[in-house]
Amino acid sequence: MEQDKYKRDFIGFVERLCPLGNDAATIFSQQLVTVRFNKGETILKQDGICRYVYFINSGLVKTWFESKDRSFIMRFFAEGNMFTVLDSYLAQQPSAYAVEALENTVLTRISKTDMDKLCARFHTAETFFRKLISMASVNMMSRIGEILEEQASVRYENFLGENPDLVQRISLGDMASYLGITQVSLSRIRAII
Amino acid sequence: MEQDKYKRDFIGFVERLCPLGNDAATIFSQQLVTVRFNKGETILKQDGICRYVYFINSGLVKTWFESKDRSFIMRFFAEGNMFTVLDSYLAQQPSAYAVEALENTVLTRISKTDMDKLCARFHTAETFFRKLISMASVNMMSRIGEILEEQASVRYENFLGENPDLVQRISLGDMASYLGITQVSLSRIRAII
DNA sequence: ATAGTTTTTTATCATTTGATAAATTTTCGC
DNA sequence: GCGAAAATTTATCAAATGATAAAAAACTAT
Repeated sequence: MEQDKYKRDFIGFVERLCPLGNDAATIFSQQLVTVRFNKGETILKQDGICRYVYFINSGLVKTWFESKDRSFIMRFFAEGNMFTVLDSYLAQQPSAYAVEALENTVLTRISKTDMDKLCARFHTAETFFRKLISMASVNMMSRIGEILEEQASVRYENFLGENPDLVQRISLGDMASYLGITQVSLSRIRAII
Repeated sequence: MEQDKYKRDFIGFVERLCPLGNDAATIFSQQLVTVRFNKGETILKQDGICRYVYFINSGLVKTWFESKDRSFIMRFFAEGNMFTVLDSYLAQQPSAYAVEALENTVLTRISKTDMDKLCARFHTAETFFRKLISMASVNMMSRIGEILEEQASVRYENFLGENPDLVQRISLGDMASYLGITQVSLSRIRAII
């Protein structure tokens, strides 16, 4: 059954970070729910509360926020990865960021309530979660360093080099929002390169 | 004894994130070592391996990196806070960032070896560590958002507003490196405001 | 296929920041 | 306090990016 495969892929991701043990894996798996979003649909509204950790079975999403009349993208997440909106998830408070599907997307998720129970009961679950957040932190560190250090044109080229597969799936406008520049500026950068 | 107070402050920070229980607190405390650095001294060299999690009993440090002929500051950490160089610490690999004391500084630290043992033995220790990293992540998220969204002058004013105490302790040059602009640019911004 | 919509490009001018150099002020050791 | 060194400011010109408008290209629904 499709649903089982989606769950297995979620658990597979978890166990690559930290093997759970049979008990934990079974119980973990029972808490998972698969949901679908069409291209353009909102998965989490700005000011909504993020109640889940998500695994992307297929598709692509962006976490982003609107400010003045421009928008900015924190990160893209494609199939095979996990995401949540960390500050909202941890504190269960309104999120500064929204999440939107950029393609038809299949997500398998676990609720914070269930995740907390798992973490309390199984040390391995907590270890997995710690590693997941660690990965996110390390990513963010290098992003901060890169934004401070490099101009948009260099960051654009770096992104092309590091995510050759993603590039074709992301619009110019979204790419610009991720770089923190306007669509028009990115178009100019492209013309020059 | 001074050393005991330093350890108690470290443990106090930990317990505010996650109460440890008596056993864990005692054993945790036994692994702590206090070290001192003078203003200007290097706590961790770029390409060094970060083997500790540090608590700052007193003083101020910066984590930074050099690139081309400019330098950039990832973060300042003042007394009462904890820090490590996360990617280097987790993977025990050479660090892209250096750590330097901006004032005479007293640090109390625990080695990764001991921390790993504590986390394996006490669930609470791992929970503490997860929360520590979570805090760092949430901080970094808002920093990324702010850098994307705001010009240096706005980020400077925000920093003044959020860290009125720190401002007097940080040089113009370091402040500029934190903002990702040159010293001269920050001086100009100051003149205009 | 066509009309309408959205996305991307091109152009122009304004603002922000960088690079460099020099002047000024502050800090620090003696 | 004095002089050297370091930090900060001021000035000038160049490069990167923003704002706006309009043209061109790509995509969509009928």
